Amino acid sequence: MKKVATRFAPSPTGPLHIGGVRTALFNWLYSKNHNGKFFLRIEDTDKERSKEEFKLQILNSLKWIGVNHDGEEYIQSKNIESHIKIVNKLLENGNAYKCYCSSDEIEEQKLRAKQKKIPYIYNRKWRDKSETEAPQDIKPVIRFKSKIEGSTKINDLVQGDIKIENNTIEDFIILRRDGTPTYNLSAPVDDHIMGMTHIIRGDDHKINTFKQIQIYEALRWETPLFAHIPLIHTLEGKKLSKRDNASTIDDYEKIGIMPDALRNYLIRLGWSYKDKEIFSLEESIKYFNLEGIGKSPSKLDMSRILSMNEYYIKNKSNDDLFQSFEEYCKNFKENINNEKLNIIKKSLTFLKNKAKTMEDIYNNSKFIINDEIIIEKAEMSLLTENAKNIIKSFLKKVNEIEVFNKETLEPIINNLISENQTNFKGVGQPLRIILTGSKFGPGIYDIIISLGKKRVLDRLSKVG
RNA sequence: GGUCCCUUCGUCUAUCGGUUAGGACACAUGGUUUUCAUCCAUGAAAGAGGGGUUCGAUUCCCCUAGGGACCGCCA
Repeated sequence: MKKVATRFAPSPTGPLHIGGVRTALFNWLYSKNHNGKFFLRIEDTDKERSKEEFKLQILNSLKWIGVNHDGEEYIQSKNIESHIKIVNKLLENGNAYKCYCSSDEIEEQKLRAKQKKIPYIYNRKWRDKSETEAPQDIKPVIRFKSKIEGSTKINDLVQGDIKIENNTIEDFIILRRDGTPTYNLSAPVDDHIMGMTHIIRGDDHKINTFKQIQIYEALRWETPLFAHIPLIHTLEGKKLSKRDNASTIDDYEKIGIMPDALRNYLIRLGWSYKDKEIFSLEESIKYFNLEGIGKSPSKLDMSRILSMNEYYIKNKSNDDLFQSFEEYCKNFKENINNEKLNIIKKSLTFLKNKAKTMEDIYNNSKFIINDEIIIEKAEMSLLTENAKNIIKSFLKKVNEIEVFNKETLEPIINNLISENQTNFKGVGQPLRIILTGSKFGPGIYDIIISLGKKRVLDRLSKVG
């Protein structure tokens, strides 16, 4: 049996969204599962709209989530000449023909079909006409001579058998008036040249498949196997488009979603393996298969992404997490000096406790990062005279100890509680507000210990 | 309008004719906790509708409804 080879073939006409990333991931996983190869092909034949920045964005997105392709990326535009050769061959063999219809003529037919509410299909006017009848002033396009009789069935690895009447497939254009090949010609040609065994792509390509397999057959090439996966929908139930916000990798990266978490989320979106929810990278490769892919489209669920990310944050080692955090702050927040980074590193266990994203950890760390603590009105009003007095006694007592840890701090706080006939909140809340500016946050001992004596004294003494 | 596809809790899904229809996220309640969280426990929550086939259908078939994709000299 042939070694499995898959590919992901995005066009750089817009940023790659999360649905495309999932398609790439499925292709990659499938090839890895079969010990095969995975390739990347940039379909940049639309010169008008293809942009280098989009290509870079695509490359970065795939790299970020760990979908690495074998070999160099294949640039489709570099291969146009060989595509044209194939078109000529098709022409010579009688599988294609020149169509001299003007654009206006075609447009008019489409319009008329629309008015009559009948489906438009090219009328095959030039299919059997002889060249001698060709008008001199019109450059022809080349159309593929599509089958008219009978029906075609494909055995889709995800969708099962799909049958279609051949006469619903029109004589599609394979070479434009400007002499460049179209997608439905270039894609199968490249897939053949690249030796693809499995084409795994969005099910928006389903109908194209019936065009493309005719190309394979005309050329007597072996057809690859097809698997059309359902598209990801927005919460509104529509196809994810390039214009939907919060749908590119960059958007997730910006709020501090981690690659592993998104990979895990994406693999379980429209695919399942029993009841298993968490898949390590190795497990993803080990268990991924086409049978587990559902046939219905699934919706993107942000709360699920968040909770998956939370899981990965909690289950990563502190060292790894810290490394990711440092990187994240550098790229999306600010450069934090080493002294503060060290404090954060030591405090990660409690800083990550209530975090769903890297951004949450950053926000939780603000009392360490910021030198000036800003106390809002609402919190300020909780600092009563009584509370301030408690703080003053705390300041005095804490000034006398050198080592800050739970053993040294606990007696002080307990004393204050009984001296002032209050509860823990009576002492803890003002302390927390002054030290962090917030009513909420990590445990008060954690805060004090992580800040250290100097910072604690500084902040507390500022409160009159 | 034509062609093709889809339909289990709000969401992602399990079930490959016989289950009290299971899990996860989200949600609600309770408990632990020095606040918020975490954590733990509990709860509410689903087979679109109608016909068949069958001793028995969520599962197989048909119809209806709803949803989606495609219908470019874009990919």
